[in-house]
Amino acid sequence: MFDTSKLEKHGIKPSITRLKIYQYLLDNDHPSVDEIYQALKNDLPTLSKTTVYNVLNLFGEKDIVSTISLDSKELRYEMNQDLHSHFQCIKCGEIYDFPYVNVDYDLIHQKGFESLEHNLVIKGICKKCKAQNI
Amino acid sequence: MFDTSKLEKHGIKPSITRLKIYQYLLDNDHPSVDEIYQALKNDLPTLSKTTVYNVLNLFGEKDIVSTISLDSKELRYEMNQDLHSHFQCIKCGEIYDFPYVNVDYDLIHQKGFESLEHNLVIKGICKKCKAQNI
DNA sequence: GTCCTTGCAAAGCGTTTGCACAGAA
DNA sequence: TTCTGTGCAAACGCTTTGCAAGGAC
Repeated sequence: MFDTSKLEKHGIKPSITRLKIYQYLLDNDHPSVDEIYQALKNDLPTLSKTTVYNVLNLFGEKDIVSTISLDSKELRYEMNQDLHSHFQCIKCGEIYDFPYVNVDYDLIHQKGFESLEHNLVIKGICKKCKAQNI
Repeated sequence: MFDTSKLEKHGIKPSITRLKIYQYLLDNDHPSVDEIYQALKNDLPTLSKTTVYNVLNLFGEKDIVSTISLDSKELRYEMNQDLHSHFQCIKCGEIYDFPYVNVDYDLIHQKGFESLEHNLVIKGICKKCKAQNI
């Protein structure tokens, strides 16, 4: 059912809780802590939000998830470690991955700054909401 | 001393608190609520953070400030309403404005999405920190 | 007198910390 | 036994809300 090797490869001892959260992250990109908690608490009746935080922070230390803060409210978690951009729908709030966009750092370097990375978030209306004309 | 017309132009009745906060935003870009509060509480001894929030939210409703959430911890406030990008120093946390960078929305539109705007945040080391080699 | 700015106190919400219990090794 | 995964309770930090007092007009 679960592939424990992926976690072990990153130095994480598998447990049912960790495997379920890992699987949830595979199936659902950019979830919030609460979303994960609500989705798994039926399967794991004693699950607590603290444990979700514990596991996600552990995954973060082991570099299998990273966080995105789009609205200053809650963090979102993702496993996609490739360079990419984000699109957030202003209607439904859903987040989508889009290809990386190169940014010309010339001006920044000319001004004596050193640039390491950039985060691009595009806001708009997603395909689903456009279709439903919400 | 203070130019009350800028506030009145936006339908905001001037008060000493509002003028001081307005002036602080003119002089210091991207401050946090706490920074504004700490900076002004000597001048305005009875100032409370609630009032800073009240005033900033009022300014937001009247479209003279907007918020940026870079680190999911605290909001930053800015009056620069022109299109621009942000650079945040990973050493000192300081935020700098940089010219707007165009992004090609073609692929997004091809996929049936409608894009309205984008936020670009570049992370790196600012000129000051590079000089000090912190 | 009425309206509204101000600010204390408390609540709200996402996240972290302290800690203890139980299960794994 | 020792280690560690889990989860309750509390703390924490930022922000909002309730509300009342005092000032502006």
